[in-house]
Amino acid sequence: MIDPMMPASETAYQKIRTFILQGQAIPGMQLTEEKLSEISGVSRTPVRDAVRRLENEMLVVRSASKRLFVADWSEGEVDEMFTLRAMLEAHAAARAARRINDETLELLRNINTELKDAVNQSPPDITSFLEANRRFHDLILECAQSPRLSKLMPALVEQPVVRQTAHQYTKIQLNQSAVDHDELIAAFTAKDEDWAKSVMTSHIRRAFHSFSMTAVSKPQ
Amino acid sequence: MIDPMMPASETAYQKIRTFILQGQAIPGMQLTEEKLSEISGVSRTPVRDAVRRLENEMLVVRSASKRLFVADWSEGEVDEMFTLRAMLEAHAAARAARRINDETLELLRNINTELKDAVNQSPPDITSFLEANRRFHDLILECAQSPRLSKLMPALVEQPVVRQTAHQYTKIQLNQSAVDHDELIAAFTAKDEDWAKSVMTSHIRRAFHSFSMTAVSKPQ
DNA sequence: CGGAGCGATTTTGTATACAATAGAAGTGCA
DNA sequence: TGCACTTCTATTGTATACAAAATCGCTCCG
Repeated sequence: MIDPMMPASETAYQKIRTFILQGQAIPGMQLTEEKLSEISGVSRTPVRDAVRRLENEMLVVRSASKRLFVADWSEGEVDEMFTLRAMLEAHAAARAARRINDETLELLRNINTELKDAVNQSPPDITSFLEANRRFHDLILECAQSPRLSKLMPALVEQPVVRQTAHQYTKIQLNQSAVDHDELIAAFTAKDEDWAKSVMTSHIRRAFHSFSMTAVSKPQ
Repeated sequence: MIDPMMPASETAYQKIRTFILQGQAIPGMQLTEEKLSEISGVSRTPVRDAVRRLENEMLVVRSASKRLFVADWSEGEVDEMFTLRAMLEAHAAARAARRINDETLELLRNINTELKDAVNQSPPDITSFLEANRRFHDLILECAQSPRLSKLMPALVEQPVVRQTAHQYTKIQLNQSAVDHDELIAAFTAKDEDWAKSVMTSHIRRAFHSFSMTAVSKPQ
């Protein structure tokens, strides 16, 4: 699954990212370059490259004195993340509606079938669900053909706390995602930009409220 | 003006950025790390840090084989940049309207006075105009209090071609910016989010069309 | 000619040593 | 005790040497 000849900086990026996303890192905890270099098995130089990328995704933050910490977002900041993501993904959906072709439509349908399969396991297979969901949204982004948008989006997805909350979603909540995706596909098939945009906005905002209802309040 | 004790990576960032923004770099031309290290007078290590930042601002791009080039944006990509910027700055303006205080309002008025002074020189002082404009928008962004938004915006401003086109704007076009800013200040004073959002959207889109009308078509 | 292969050159990637700086922990004095 | 000052330590920043990879240009064969 992982290319053994991957550059060290890429290895570091993926290992550190996984380390944070899977919740092995406590929000607010300090990350030294040396520690990260141990985790990823490469020297500090490629680690620093990886950290720059993670800083841009805001998974790690820097103190005034340049020390590194695992990001810890307030409720308000998670809200803002969803709001921005809704704006930009809706825009991406509108662009994609104009540009989509039959081949891509077919791919979207297949991915959503996989997503439904994951939901219909007992219990639902959350990891596969998240994976299919990511591929669905990535494909739309690619189809939007906007390099700039593609550059911005990574900073708006994959909050650890959001991923973890997904494990507590009910089958009904998970299934609503599949239904949203089906309607998106319908909008794409009709090449209706406004429809696609509206559905995507609703989709993200519904996800946000599912998250808000499910997530436990964090201590101060 | 420049802190002599600035870290080397920051020096490199500023020097390379200026090199590109002032049009000394031809779009599409290759930039080797060694060349950049000569330009900025530091070793390749901090240059690589600086390049990562510039890559995120999309002022430089990487080929498939990791070689660096000065970014060269198609007309469609400049359109998209303005569209995204309009969306995000409008959102920032709405947030700022909710959060603004008298002190910040006063600062905005002062900056806009400086901007008007620059416009009313004969000929207009474009450098001062751009500088005041940047500070005006930066202050709104800061007032929006959204770290994520602040992280995204740098990728959407300061296209070299846009800066250069500004030198050909008429006094009427330049003055319209000052008028827009006055209306933004009025919206902020009223703490009217929707008003602020609309004015900002119009402001950015007007700037886009001024740019489109003025910019000369580039050869293929 | 054309283009396949190969060697030389350019360019990026990585490790490591050392420098600079920030933070922590004492130490001594009022 | 409180708190300035001063080591000492932890951490990031920078330069440099070398490794790996990509590109260029040459030669040779068809």
